[in-house]
Amino acid sequence: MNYDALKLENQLCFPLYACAREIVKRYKPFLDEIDLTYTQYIAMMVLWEHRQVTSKLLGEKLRLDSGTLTPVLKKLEEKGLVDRARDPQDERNLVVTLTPRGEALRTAAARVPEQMAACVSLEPDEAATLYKLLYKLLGNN
Amino acid sequence: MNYDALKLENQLCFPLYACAREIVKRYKPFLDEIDLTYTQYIAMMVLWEHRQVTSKLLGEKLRLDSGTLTPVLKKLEEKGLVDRARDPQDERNLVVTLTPRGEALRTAAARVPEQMAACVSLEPDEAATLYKLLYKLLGNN
DNA sequence: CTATAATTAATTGTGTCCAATTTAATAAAG
DNA sequence: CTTTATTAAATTGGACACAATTAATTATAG
Repeated sequence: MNYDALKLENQLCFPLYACAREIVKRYKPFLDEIDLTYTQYIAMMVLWEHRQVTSKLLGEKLRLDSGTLTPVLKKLEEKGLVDRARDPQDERNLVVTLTPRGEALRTAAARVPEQMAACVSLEPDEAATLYKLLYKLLGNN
Repeated sequence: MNYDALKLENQLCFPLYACAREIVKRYKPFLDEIDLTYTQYIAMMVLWEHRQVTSKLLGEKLRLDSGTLTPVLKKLEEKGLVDRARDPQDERNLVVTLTPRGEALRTAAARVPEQMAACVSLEPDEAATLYKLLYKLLGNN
């Protein structure tokens, strides 16, 4: 019996898994400067863009469920970066809103993508191809 | 000030991060059948190929440190799939060896890559490109 | 040979992730 | 209007992932 398909080097999943962790690791020194974890950072990204979102919408954008999101949002609230409140129109919904302090962090955060760009050794066209392939993989969920 | 670089949709890191989690999630039903988590599965892959490795080498291959690996290997030992023992030549090293039961699992595991292939909607050439780009990204660590 | 350095696992603490369940609120059906 | 179904967050439990520290062993320098 041929077990080649079971070799680590023949997996597509493994470099994907390793790469994702590697990139998060490369973000860490830059994110440390603004005291955010990677998960907190991508949550803040959505808030910087929209200022206010429901937990449900945030979860859809980040592809994370409440089990992950709830503690992250509580942490961001603790840091004074967001407010958490129920929607009076529908109390099932949690509305997350950027605070002035959260908004203020945006300027410092803007330097992160610049710094990261220097860390990724892909040509622009390679990055574009990678981006497209990843979204194609994600697409059919 | 232009904050476009801070938008989630303009990140390369995010689809990478989301994709990695998505793929692990798609593995789950197949891995459940052989009672392995994803991390346990990739550790077993190395063992199926080499039968015996040090914890250090395994960590290098999987890009995981002892903080992650130690509990995973203890779990695999609990399940009777591997043995854990110190190297008599150098007691700092932990030698992990496949048990007959671990070896026996290989046949069942061989079906996992087949089943997964059907789950990934990329053309062979696209998968090859993705593979190459991911390893290029990983390369310069 | 002995003190110091280096190497390897294990441990500790924090923060995800996710499946499954629970709780609360709203919607829909009868 | 009330019972049932649906929806959304929170909670719980298990398993990573990693930085930092500790402990044990081996190597090296003087």
